[in-house]
Amino acid sequence: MEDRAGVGTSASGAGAAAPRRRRGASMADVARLAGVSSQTVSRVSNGSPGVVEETRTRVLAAMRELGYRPNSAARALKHGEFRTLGVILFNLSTTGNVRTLEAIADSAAREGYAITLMPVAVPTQTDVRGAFTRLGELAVDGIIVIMEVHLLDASTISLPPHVQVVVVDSDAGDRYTVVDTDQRGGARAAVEHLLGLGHRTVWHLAGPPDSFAAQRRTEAWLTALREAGRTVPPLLFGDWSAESGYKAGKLVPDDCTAVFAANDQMALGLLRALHERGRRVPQDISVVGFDDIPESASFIPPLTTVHQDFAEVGRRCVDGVLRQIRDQSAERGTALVPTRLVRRDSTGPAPSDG
Amino acid sequence: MEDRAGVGTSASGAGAAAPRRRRGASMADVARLAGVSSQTVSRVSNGSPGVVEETRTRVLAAMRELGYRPNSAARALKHGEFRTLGVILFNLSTTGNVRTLEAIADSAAREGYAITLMPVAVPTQTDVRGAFTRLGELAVDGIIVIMEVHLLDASTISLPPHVQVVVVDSDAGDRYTVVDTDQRGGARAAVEHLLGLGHRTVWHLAGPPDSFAAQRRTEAWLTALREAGRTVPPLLFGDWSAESGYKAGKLVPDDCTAVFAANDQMALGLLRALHERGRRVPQDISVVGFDDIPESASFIPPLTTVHQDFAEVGRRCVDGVLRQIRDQSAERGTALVPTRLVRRDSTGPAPSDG
DNA sequence: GACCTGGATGTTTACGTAAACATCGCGTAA
DNA sequence: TTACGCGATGTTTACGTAAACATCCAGGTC
Repeated sequence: MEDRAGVGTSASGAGAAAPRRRRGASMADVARLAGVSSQTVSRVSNGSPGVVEETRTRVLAAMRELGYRPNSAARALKHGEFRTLGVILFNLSTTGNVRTLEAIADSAAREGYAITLMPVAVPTQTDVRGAFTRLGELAVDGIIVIMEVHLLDASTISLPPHVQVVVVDSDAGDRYTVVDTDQRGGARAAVEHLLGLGHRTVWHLAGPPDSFAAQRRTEAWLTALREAGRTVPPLLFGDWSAESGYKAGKLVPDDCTAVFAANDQMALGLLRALHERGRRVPQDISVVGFDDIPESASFIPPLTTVHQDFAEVGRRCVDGVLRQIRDQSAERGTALVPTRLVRRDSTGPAPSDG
Repeated sequence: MEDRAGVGTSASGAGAAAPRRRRGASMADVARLAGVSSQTVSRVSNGSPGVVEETRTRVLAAMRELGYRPNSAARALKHGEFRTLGVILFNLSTTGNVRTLEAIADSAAREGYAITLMPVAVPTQTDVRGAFTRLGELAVDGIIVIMEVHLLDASTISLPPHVQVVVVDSDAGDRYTVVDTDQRGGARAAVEHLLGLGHRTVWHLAGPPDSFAAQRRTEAWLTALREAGRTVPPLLFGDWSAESGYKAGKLVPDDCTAVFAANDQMALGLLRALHERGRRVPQDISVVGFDDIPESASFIPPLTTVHQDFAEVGRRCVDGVLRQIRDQSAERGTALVPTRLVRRDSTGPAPSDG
């Protein structure tokens, strides 16, 4: 023991003094110490059969002594796969992205895959392309794209070949596998819930127009109103932030009795604005959010909102991309994850006219 | 063009029909197409000098035609480094972890490093060790540990050798490089702010006892009160969630005029409980939070809180671990990132007696 | 006792890249 | 004219692993 420094340095020739970047022990080092061939070490390392118990023990001991750990680069080079998935996203500032990422990481870990993050700070098309290029050079077998904005334009982004892709929250179902939340169903449920409570119509505090999720929630709101034959009030816009919801809340007219906000954060700001204006929720005006973030149950009042199953979205992403990797086939189409309305205290019957 | 399928299949011998796992084009393939040696391709790929313009153009064209992208496994094997950092964390459900991770990812990307996630679902010691073992086998040059709980016990966790480690939010400064927020300073500022407004004493809604951040905030609160010679009210405990803050809010006695909550989510729940009990904030009672999450500016009322600079924490983590990698030296000690009090509307002068 | 069987182990080779070294050819100085 | 220098390019080799193949030996069969 203790000759660790000399391990692997027995190369013939001079100039061995130069401390070339210290690497960990290799199979050859372990093999030498255990008095076996490196192939046997490999067999032990991978749990292959055909190694007698005594040899195995000796090899394991040698491994421990040298602090051996397999070199995954060599392994990947040999196998031609990395057992790693890349996740490209714009930021971690929205709840949905984070929760989805968390679920993806968990699912991937369960399948023995690691997750490599590839954040794109500013979502310009140049940057997106750059991210893909870098991801292509990285050690990934597949890519999951979590996009808030629909920049997945085939004409500007060239996906690396031989890499499978799954996309979250996009309209690219004709070109990629897309996993998405049932935005329309959720938005429709929110509107119908409010109409069912007797409200004449429902205002909508929309997310940024370049967000696909926001677009679809808005569309569904519009459709639901039209199908019910209600008048369509003007749109309010926010940028997902609570602050933008607060500003929008100042613009809500007095005769509005119901608002559907495109996410919970904006609903939070909306609630504050209404509170400051002395409009009671839900007695004077009802509010519905979207996402069901944990905090929404503690808003004043607790928020009625549309629950998104981010965990399921993440699971399906991993399942999808792994299936594609195994089959070497690029599936297409969109899988929808259902939502459900969570009724709390921010919605109530329409105030009687008067 | 279009003979992509045959690329690299010109091996001598039979049985070539079996579609062995299709790999991307290699340097050899590009070299063949461009009529140069693979070494020249390597030079072009890495931008090394000594390639005449015409050759370079031809090689680039061949690369494009074959969709060549460098195999990072081979590259890593050759270099002995992966240009990747591993991040081990328990979950992505707390704001701090997420924001820190985001900053880490950005800083790392700027340095040309990728981030590999290693989530540990349940923070038992066994799992933590498992995570480290797996990370050791992964392709990482360094590890950043984002810990909410102090499980970094040297006796149970064996860090892989030859891998540098930086730890966030822990007391392991004697064994690792630790980057941390100035919890004590922030908590002290919160308490002193409230005392300065004339409050007799300050109650504390603490985080879970096994969280180091929570412990230190509690200690600093205690110290600040004692130094000011105030009576120390009993501790209230939460689990960081808004819901737990709400429950704690029901226990706050009527003669309490100031509460320091260990994070903003709990403060949110606290605000709701106080609101339901008819206690006005800040006229009857003041509340201070910790973290300064974006939403806290939209609470009712907007929350006075302690701002944490997660971005700076992330930056310092990456800087620290990269420096260690370059110097091959394990630094020790703790670097503190300052906090600052953000005054909003949830704090005000103590109500006059009687 | 020669021969086969099969399990345990060793040897060879290839994965894709890039450093180190070798070669080639052209221009220039003696 | 010859030799030398140098820039452009080619050849060899090693990185650590594991599949494929080779070898060896004990035990059983006829």
